[in-house]
Amino acid sequence: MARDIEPVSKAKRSRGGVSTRDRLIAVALKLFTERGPDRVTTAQIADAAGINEGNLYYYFKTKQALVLVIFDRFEAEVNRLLESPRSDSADPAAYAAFLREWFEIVWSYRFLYRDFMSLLATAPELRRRIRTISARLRAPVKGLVGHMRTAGLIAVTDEELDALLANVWIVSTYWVVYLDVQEGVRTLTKAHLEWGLKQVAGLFAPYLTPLAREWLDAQAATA
Amino acid sequence: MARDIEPVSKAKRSRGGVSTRDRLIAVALKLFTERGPDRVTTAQIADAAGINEGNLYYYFKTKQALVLVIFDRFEAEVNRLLESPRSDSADPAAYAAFLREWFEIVWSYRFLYRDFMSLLATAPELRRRIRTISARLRAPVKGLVGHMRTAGLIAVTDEELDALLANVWIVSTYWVVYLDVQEGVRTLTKAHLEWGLKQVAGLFAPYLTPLAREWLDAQAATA
DNA sequence: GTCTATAATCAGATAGAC
DNA sequence: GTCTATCTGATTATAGAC
Repeated sequence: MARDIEPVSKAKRSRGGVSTRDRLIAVALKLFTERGPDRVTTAQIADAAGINEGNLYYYFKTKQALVLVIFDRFEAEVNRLLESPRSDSADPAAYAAFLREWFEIVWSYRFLYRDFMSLLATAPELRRRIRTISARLRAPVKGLVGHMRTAGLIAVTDEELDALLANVWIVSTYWVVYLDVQEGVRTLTKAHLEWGLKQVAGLFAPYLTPLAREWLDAQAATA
Repeated sequence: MARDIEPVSKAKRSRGGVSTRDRLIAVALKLFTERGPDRVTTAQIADAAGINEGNLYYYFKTKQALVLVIFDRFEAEVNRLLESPRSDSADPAAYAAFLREWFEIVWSYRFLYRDFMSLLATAPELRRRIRTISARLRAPVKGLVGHMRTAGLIAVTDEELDALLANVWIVSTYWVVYLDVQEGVRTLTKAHLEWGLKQVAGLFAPYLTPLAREWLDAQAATA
């Protein structure tokens, strides 16, 4: 799926066994996350990676190539998640784990979501790729709800489900921005991740049947 | 509340009786909405307004001043809405009108939300102002739910309500982005605005009591 | 692979004539 | 108020030595 198959690095390994290329990617992700790609210069990336700016262009012919490589990694992580057995399990516990992993990926690559519009403006092909990812993610969620419905755990009509899934997408994508803007949270912790998960769970909660609530209470008692 | 009290314009009125200053603001809002402030240059704004770039700087000493004036207008519209009698009515119909007006404001100034992060980076004082607006908007919503609760129209605990209101904020802010990214909607219509309203309504729907549903069905029959 | 230049652009902003 | 001309500074990207 990724365009740039990452070659096995033949680079020298300096600074804790990490190649310059990988260090550049890591540093770029960090800076992009802090300030967004448009507010980070190639000079700053090179500087933070401890190399010269000219050298950066040896690894990435353009600044955008750096963004796209990071997107490739994001895409690869999502694909890994989607191909894991979790993704079509009927077990609510497996689904909870699936959702948590998905949240952690969004969290790691949150700049992609936050700066989405300006990213799409400079790299329109990302639109197709992100839509593909979103569409694929929808399937397991819909599948789980289907399982739950036949098991009598959730009561929701098809029409309600469509609206619900759209809201799930929106909340699970933008809870981070809410915390930033609304609650003034600048650096996020695991507790914030839990908060985000709870917000999404809250979307499903009112549709759960008494049977499901019993099950959840039992789970809570275990944990 | 606004810093720059807009002076009564003493400018010449050309092109349909609109002053150059107002034309600049309108054109800037249009272009910012289309591409985001970072992807629009002062040259392009001046050009679209039919004046010279140097002249633009006669009206706005910096590009950021232009953004801030637009924000002032947004803030003023929200204040007007909050001071209207709709804002603390117990009448569900008044609340529906309130929500619709709010959505139309968000819609008009959507670039402020979409490009929030990069806006905050260049104008950090906006953070305080937007948080103030959001906090003030929360009050009427909370008030209405309180009214509805005592009237037996909605069944929701205080804890559920907090989570619900956070989700309302997220969905009512980012439904536009969902349509853009997920459904490929590039230019929005009134129908899309209705869609957004329905998504927010969907957050409340499962908490409504049978009594409220009756009332809503009656409303739907009227319309 | 890494560096030191430096080219090439381009955007924001100013000065001063009209 | 509006224009022309120009400056300044930043940023992406390249050439070529080491």
